[in-house]
Amino acid sequence: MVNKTELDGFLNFLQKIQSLSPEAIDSIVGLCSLISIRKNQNLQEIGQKCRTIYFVKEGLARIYYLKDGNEVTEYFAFENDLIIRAESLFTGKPSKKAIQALENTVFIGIPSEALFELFDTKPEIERLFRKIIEQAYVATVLRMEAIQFHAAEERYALLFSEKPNLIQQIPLKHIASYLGITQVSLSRIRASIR
Amino acid sequence: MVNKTELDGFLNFLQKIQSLSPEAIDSIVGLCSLISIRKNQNLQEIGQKCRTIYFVKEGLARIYYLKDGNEVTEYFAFENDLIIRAESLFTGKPSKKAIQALENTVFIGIPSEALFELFDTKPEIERLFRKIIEQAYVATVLRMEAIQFHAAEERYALLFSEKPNLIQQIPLKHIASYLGITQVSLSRIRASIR
DNA sequence: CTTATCCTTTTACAAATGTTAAATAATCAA
DNA sequence: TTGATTATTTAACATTTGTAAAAGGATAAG
Repeated sequence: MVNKTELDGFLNFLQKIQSLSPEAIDSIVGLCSLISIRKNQNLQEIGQKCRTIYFVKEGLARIYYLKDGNEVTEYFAFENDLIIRAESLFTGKPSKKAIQALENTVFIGIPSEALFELFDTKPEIERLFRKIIEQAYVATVLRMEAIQFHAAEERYALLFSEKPNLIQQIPLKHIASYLGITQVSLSRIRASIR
Repeated sequence: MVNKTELDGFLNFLQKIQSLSPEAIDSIVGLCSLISIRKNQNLQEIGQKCRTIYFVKEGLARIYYLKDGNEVTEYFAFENDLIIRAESLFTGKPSKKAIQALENTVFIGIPSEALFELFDTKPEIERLFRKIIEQAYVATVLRMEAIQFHAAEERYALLFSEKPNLIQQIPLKHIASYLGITQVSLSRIRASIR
């Protein structure tokens, strides 16, 4: 059983999206567990079915997959971000993606099946989750626009303005694949900006 | 009031996602209206707030927006597809995108505010909608992968294998912008395949 | 049928990005 | 600290994609 104060940041995150009754909070708290992963270790491996919803309590993580033997970073999760492999969680298929800690990281994990069962008795939790998905969906649509219609240099500038710390914290090769370009190309862009 | 038999295709579409009670169906039916739009006319203009969820009953439509004065196609909706401008519907901001009929098209429209009010009394409708968003989210994540990590030629081949009719029905310039390339580039790809 | 318009392809050239390999720079572990 | 490993940049060249303009086709209206 996790100490409730350990979950403060997570519960605040949820309450900002949808206010919850004490009973709803308790039933969510009852499902939470803490998982610590050391830097560069995987929380979840490629090929596993995704049955857990994660939240980054402390640290930094990414979702990546392999394309022609190369790692491709799909998503960075910072402190107080959710990290969900939607293509597996919502389809039941094994995920082609892994979750890796980029620093020593503490995750909060919620088993999805148990969470989804709460939907039947507590509509406010289903509503919370619906809103979470809506937000994630909108973010993905906007990211798709950025990838499709901004040149690589614009995308780098945009990422840099949104997350200036990223460049210090994360190997550039991960950022390159996140931007959909090679590391060589990213180096050129960085050189041309200076 | 729309004749219920007019909505058969739509109601089937919904029931496949989440089975609904007769009362839930009736309350959805009560919100539906039919809108006919002639080929090349817009159902919704750029700059309008999106307050309606649409379904293509007959015909063909797209979502597009302007990038540096050029039209960029974000999404094609075929018969029995939903067409939703999520970035506006879920944020309340004016949409940067328009919905255009590519053939003479009949849409079913549902005002989103009235639909969302049904969520309070009919959790099964909220559940239906949650699942719809989940599916749309997964589709968008997969499309993002395709755009980011497949070369243009692969993306064309993939689209062609999924939607062989598209190439006959839709001007190639729309397909080019949907694939994130210029029309000249698409012509080259088509020539190299032959 | 003829003209006008729009769609698609082609050409020539420019710019961006990828590939491979080598050279530096930074980091980690013994 | 030293050596080994990893990360980043640079260089040279190939490939892809973009841009602008022209040409050829298809389509629709008069």
